[in-house]
Amino acid sequence: MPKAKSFNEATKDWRLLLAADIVVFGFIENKLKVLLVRRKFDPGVGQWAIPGGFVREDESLEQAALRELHEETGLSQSAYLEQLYTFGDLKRDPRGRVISVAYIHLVNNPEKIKLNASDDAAEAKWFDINSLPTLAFGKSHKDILEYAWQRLKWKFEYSNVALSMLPDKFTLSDLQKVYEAVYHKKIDKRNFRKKILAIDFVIGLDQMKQEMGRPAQFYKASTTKLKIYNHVI
Amino acid sequence: MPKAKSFNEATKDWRLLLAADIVVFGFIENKLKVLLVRRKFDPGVGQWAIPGGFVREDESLEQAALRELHEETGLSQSAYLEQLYTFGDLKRDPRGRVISVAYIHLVNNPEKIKLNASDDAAEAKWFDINSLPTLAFGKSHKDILEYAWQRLKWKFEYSNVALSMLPDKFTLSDLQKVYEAVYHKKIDKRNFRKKILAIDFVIGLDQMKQEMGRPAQFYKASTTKLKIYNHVI
DNA sequence: CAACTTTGTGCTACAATTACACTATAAAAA
DNA sequence: TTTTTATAGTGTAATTGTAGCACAAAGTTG
Repeated sequence: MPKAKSFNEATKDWRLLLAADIVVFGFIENKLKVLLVRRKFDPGVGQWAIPGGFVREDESLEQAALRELHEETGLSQSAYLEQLYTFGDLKRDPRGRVISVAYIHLVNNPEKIKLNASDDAAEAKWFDINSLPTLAFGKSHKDILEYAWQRLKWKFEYSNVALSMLPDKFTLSDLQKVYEAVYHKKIDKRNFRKKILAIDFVIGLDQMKQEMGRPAQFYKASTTKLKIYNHVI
Repeated sequence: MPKAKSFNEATKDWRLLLAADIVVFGFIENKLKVLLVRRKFDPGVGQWAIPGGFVREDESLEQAALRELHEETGLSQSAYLEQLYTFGDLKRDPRGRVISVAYIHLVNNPEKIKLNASDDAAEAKWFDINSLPTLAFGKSHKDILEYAWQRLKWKFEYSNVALSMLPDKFTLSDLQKVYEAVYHKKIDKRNFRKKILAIDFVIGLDQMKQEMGRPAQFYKASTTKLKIYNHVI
């Protein structure tokens, strides 16, 4: 919190830039994917990077994160947004000191998103979390992705964020596939269903999903659509 | 991450201030205590608040957190430091937009710390986490403390940070009391000891602690002094 | 109608967690 | 020196949670 002495020091007007980075996860083709943009400008022009941009004067950090996402994906509403970590080391950007607040963003309809080449990004593309390209900004963007994924795994254990990566109606197999994609390992079907149905998590519907094989029952999120832990907890 | 267009917007030179807040926890008289300072300046002059201050140009966020702690407690080394959350809402401070990065700090020898009335703080004092005074900055500092405590509870479950709140030599009863203080509930002695001794957590010493009652065996942290999860995880 | 695809279901073994009460060893008090 | 007080230290049984495993049911496709 501000105090008089250090306030004076803080107002020495050294260049301080505030950015928001957004790690966007989507569940596509039964895989966990992350959205990256190809940078149009230096530093790191031409390389893939985590989308993001500078925070404006009149918007909160969250608003900035959502606006950037919208500019790059056309997506205008968030299924889930959570602050990940703040990176504030010196020398992270040649143009001045950048404080970047990273967010995790989950989308529930990634297939429908139009990936716009925006003003800032030449191209946006989904990448399988297990086969990422070389990233801009040295090791730091890679680390952020690893960390975001780790956080996601943890969240899946003790919350129902998984539902934020699915449409409103889904089958238990769909849900299981999301878990398998995030954990990156197979889960036993019977144990999974037992566990999910034991807790208040989903509600069975009277509709059936008819594709190949035996029809599957549709489910929806339990009344409390999302037990959101706004912070990390 | 910075980009050309938004870079220009970001350089419009609106006033941006970067602060570090530090939630300092100590284990004193078998209770979980938090260190607060009485503010010397506005805003919130005369009220209790979480210690902190502005980040300087030439220091990292962590360095700023440690420096502020040192200025207010005389403590010069950290037993444990972890980033908690970044608060960046508008209108948090009347003097401009303040981005404050909150840290959790654990100290292992709180009784020995000299609480200095620093330039910024008129007074520093330990408060029982369960009987906090009215805090400056409305509800936000209270929320930060609640959140920090919650985070601490989680960390206690899957790491050995508890050892950061004890001196190098301690008894199992000491350790149990730390857990009880943080969880704010009684723990069964036999189950606790069984669990602690089952995992690689502490190493028994040949010394005994002699106070009242039967002497107790001393323990020290297991070789890997601290399995530090630098980030949240 | 045969082959294929996916859903849906129970039981058993093992591990982890919880509940619970008494003896041991010292210092302090009588 | 005996008794009281204070704290350390120890085991077992019941319950709950987790992990492993295989086949029948219900539809579509060729």
